[in-house]
Amino acid sequence: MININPQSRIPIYEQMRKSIIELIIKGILKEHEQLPSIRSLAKDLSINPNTIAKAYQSLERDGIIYSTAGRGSFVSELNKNIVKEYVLMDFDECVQEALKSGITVDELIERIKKNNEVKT
Amino acid sequence: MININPQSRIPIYEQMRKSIIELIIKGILKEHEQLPSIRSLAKDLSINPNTIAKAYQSLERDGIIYSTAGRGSFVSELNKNIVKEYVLMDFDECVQEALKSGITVDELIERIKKNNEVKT
Amino acid sequence: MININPQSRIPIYEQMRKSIIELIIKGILKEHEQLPSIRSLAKDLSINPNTIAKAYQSLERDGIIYSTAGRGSFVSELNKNIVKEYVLMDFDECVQEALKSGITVDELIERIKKNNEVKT
Amino acid sequence: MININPQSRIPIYEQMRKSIIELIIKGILKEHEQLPSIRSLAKDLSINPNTIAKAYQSLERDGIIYSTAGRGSFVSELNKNIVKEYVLMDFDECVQEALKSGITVDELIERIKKNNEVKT
DNA sequence: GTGGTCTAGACCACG
DNA sequence: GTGGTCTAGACCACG
Repeated sequence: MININPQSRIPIYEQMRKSIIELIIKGILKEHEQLPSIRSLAKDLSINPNTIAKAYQSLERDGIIYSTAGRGSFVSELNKNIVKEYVLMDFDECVQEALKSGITVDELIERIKKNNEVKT
Repeated sequence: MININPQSRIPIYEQMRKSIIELIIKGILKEHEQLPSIRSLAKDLSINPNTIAKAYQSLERDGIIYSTAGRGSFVSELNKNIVKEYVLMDFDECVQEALKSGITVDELIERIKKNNEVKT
Repeated sequence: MININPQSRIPIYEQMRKSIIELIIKGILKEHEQLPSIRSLAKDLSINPNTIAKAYQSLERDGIIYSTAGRGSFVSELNKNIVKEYVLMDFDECVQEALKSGITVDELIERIKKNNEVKT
Repeated sequence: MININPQSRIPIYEQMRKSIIELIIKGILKEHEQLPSIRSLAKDLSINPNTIAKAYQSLERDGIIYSTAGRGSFVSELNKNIVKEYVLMDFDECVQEALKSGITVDELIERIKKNNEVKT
């Protein structure tokens, strides 16, 4: 479920964060559902536990999950729209960047449609 | 013209690259027009000359500018659409990222329109 | 009566301790009154009995409650001011922390008044 | 300037964070002033660089400082009141805790005054 | 030189 | 068992 590409220039902990947000938005991870423990996930993905912890802590800071020593990590009771907002914040930056370069709204919309056809 | 924010976490050479591409797309920098020399730009922006050189090299690698030893750097004779393509490649990544998270095409289009209203 | 928030990052045994102290200060738990047994409380709150035991032991260590093997745990015959002192010790730390940061006494008093209006 | 007590139960990176905030509120660290580099501070305090980095990153996340690889870490251009707010947020929690326990506003104010006399 | 990421491994408190 | 902190040390990109 959680897909990591260790070759990518995107830090592993960022990839994990995004992957988990994705699972929550899609409803695959539900409210109060327990996430795999840091250690077990570390073993499964052959990634250092500290790296997983970093991803979990980043999600906790944003209120997307909550963790307590002795119990584990769980999905927060969040409106999905709020979680989406985190993804869309990144998207906004890209849009601003493109608009600043003199690319028109229509060109961007066109581009989204193309991307949707060839989804990776 | 070339706007650099030293507080940003985006590398300076990356900001320079984007800024120059922007000027070309908007037609402010025209074909065969000479870019400021590395040294003068370094002085003007109080930025390390190596950083400027890195930005110029990156643009040259992509054929967006060309340099001749002893004469300077110049804007290439490029179709603007090709230059735009470099900006849109970044945009595509953002779109893919959002679609992967289960965000719909309509939500993204909506978002572009909102961004266009509040352009930064 | 005893309120536990499993999502909080404050350890459960700590929350229990505070909750019981609160009940004593408010006079809801009276001197020599029996506390619920560890087992029954564990069942009611679905909390690990060891965690409850830890909270009770902490209170016993401070003389706030006393336990007799086979009979149970009871509220001590304590001056309420002494119990309050335990809460105020925590408060003192916060005050010292704030004063050290160059925040003035007046600012803190102001802040207390605001907090009192919007009590959580 | 930055005081760390390795014995304390408060994590080192938290102590550092508080210490730096304190220096900013007091005006000892000024806007855009450069903080000591992670490595040099690590050597000075004989603390692991990772721990310092954690403190700096926490401050950066809150916009109190900004860091860029290759340049260093600097105090942000922040209204001091906003920085104070971070300290006062902790204070608020303490106040709420005390009020919940049935301690009165007057008792708390009295307490602040006592603390101010015996400042640690 | 600077900060950022990651691993390996230890130790701790909590449940 | 769980997560949180810390050290030691490597490697990377940026300036």
